[in-house]
Amino acid sequence: MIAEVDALGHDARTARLVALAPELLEVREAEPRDRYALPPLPDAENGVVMRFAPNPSGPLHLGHARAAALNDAYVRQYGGRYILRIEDTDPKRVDPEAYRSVPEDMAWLGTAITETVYQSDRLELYYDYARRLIERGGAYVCTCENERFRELRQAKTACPCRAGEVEEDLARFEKMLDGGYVEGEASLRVRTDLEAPDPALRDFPVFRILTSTLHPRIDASVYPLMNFSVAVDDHLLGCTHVIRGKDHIANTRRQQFIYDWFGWTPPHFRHYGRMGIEGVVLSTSEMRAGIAAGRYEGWDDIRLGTLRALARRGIEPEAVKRAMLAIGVGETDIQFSWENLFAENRAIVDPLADRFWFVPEQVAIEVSGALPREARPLRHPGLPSRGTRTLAFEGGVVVSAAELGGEVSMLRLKDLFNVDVSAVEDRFQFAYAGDDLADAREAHAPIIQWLPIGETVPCTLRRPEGDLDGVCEPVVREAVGRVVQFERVGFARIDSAGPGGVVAYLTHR
RNA sequence: GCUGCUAUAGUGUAGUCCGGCCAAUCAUGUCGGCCUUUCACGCCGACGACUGGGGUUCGAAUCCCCAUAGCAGCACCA
Repeated sequence: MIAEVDALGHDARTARLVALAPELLEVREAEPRDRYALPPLPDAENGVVMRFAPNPSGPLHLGHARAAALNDAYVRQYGGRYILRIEDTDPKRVDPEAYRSVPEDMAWLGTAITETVYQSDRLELYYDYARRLIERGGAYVCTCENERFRELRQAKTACPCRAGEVEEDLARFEKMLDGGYVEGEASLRVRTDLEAPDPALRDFPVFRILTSTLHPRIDASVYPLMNFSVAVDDHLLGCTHVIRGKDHIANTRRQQFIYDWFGWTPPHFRHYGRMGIEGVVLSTSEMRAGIAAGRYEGWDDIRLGTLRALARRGIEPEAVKRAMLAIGVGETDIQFSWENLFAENRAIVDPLADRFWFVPEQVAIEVSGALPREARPLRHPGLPSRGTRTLAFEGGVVVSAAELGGEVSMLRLKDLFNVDVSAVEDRFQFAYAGDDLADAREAHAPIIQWLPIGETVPCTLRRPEGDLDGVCEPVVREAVGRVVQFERVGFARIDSAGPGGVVAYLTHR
């Protein structure tokens, strides 16, 4: 009997059920899923407090954008506060420039930041909570050699410093603050669980002494490590949910010890998987090295994955956010594909971009048998109200060398007329061949962009794979800063226009 | 090595918690067609995946075990 039912297809089963017992049939709604929807957050009905907490070591890149966009989307969805927290407690990894560039990049991305916090402003606060932690027996000052401590930790053995009295540890911590120890001589450690299966959790450090590198904003020599400052700040700032990469999973477990010592309730954590990006380095230090070595022009070099590089290419911030939301918060490691970002961007930019003609590697050709006339191509074929531009043909045109050669015997100069193509020696000639578009279609003549001789400006189209030189319409000079579409070539952002001509960056096809 | 996490088409993603409506969703990509004075946009169609092996069950992408692969952490970085 069951086997018989199994053998039926879904439709047949439904039909039988309707015939036998229609009241049992429930139709499940098949709502088309929003591609950008994120899974619901627990305990979020009354709003959330979330944060984006970058280390100010350089401009933001696509990896940061994922964290920034995901947290942003949740704050928008549930309402609440969105804190930008600058985590500058390691002076070795602070680039003073980043205090300006990070907020700039966030502004470009368009996130709903409600407040900005600098951890370097909060050192006294961290010292204060360190004292409280020591008073609760949750931390001790350790003066063991690094190497020695590692061995002990591996053997699940307490180091000698661990047995100290609270008063003594309190005094030793003050000694740290007063400069009584040199760099590396002493650190504050949390009492965790020496039996913890993961050695990373055993009595990890939370404060260190650092005098060899000066902090660009403050005068300090004792710094909290991120697990301490992050836990204290997340608690004090009232963070309810934390979305971060899974490289922080071990940190979450470490921070749990701090929450436990203080008796605080931790926020809800969620860790997404690692994201690789085809063809680019996302490491700030590698990018910095490449710029220093002259391999890249700067932080906005289009071969880089920084937000400013994307902006320079003509990628819209909204496209970046959509691409990140489409990826979501999965724990699987992924390979980010430019194709997906480009598709999001194309959808945004296509209705906005005016169409212009760019003729790469132009050759000038005389056209015989044609009278002067004007072509008036539309600025946007889907939106005729945008108007036209005017190109005056007076007997000669430039076209792309790539269009010629081979079997081509007829071409349609777009919005002008047809020409027959002939070659004498290695020189091409065009001869007027009628206005009728149908003729060109019938002959399978390619419809190509062209420009009148003399009515062009030099144009360099910069692409990750190399520059493409040619000429474009003079009016393109008025589009600096905007994304246009060079017909049959691709979308491009007009970067500059000077006496030397136009420089454009290819956005994508 | 130790401690964890993950595994669905080329890429991203839904479904996995609560096994049957999954001959597996959507997007992107590729190919073909239509539209079009762009190789864009739009429309139509095709292609393409449950890591492998056992087990439980009438029935497994979904539950269990093993294997494999990838990733993360084991810093006085974030």
